Amino acid sequence: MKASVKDEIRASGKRLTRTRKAVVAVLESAKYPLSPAELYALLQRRKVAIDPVTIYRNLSALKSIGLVRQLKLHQEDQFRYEMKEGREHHHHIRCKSCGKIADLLLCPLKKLTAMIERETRFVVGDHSLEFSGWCPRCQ
Amino acid sequence: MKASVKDEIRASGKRLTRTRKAVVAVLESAKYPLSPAELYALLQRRKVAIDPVTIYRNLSALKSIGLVRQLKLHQEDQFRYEMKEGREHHHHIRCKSCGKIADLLLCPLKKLTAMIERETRFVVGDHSLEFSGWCPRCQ
DNA sequence: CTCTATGCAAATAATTTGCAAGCAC
DNA sequence: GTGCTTGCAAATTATTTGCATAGAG
Repeated sequence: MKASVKDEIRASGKRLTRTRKAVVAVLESAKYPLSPAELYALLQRRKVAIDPVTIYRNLSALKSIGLVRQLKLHQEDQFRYEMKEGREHHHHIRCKSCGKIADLLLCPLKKLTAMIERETRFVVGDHSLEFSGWCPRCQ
Repeated sequence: MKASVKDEIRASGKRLTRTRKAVVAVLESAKYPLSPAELYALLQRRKVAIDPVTIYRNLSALKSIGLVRQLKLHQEDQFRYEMKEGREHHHHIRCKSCGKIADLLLCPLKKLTAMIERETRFVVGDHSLEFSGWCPRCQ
């Protein structure tokens, strides 16, 4: 668990508990955004005793501090979470066959915001962009 | 309810029932994609006796025929449905404050697919793109 | 009359909440 | 010690399934 993360948790007034450290450690080592259920499975594998409810509460706490990003992938019925830590704004693509998730490096939408604001008269705050398809193995 | 829709339902072997016609009628008159719960409320208002379960089953049937599109908006925890009927591929923006949903006219991503396929080696099948922000009234 | 569709009850699945006990600081 | 955290049970919300009956073609 990175020192900067430790500091931010302390600075927020939240506590550095056994379970919270474990949740952060797993998120930090993940290569793609994890669902609460996946987190639970990975924690079990690491022999960390934790209740699923505690995972939800820790994710919610970490999200409220701004350490973690919550996202919902294309047509999935669950949330996923990833550390914000050093990661730029980005999007994902998910394999329809095996579920593999990969990052996209670029976000093509920055230039688009002005156009959408003109078109809809909304003020754009946020966007989600997720692709699905077939990964190299499943093609 | 449009005649073409009626024909497609019949052609699929599904039956034109009282509830199914009502569900289609409400979807056709909707200005934005509806959730099952919203559909239920609108049907109540029209004095249509229907069980929520029947709404789910009709939406699923209509989706399987290809008459209806199922989508999930940015960070929402429920599905929404809209008639495909004559509608081109498009996306939505949703107000963070009042929940208002508006259509976007364009899809900026067609040109992007090739780039993403090169980058990730996935074959892109589908994408979702949803914006959220603040609508004119809520600004 | 046959087979799909519906209503009601009950099952799932993801997530949230209440409360008493545990632990960080 | 004080108050944030946790675990366990139970509630919620969205959605699905089983089954007997109703209704479309």
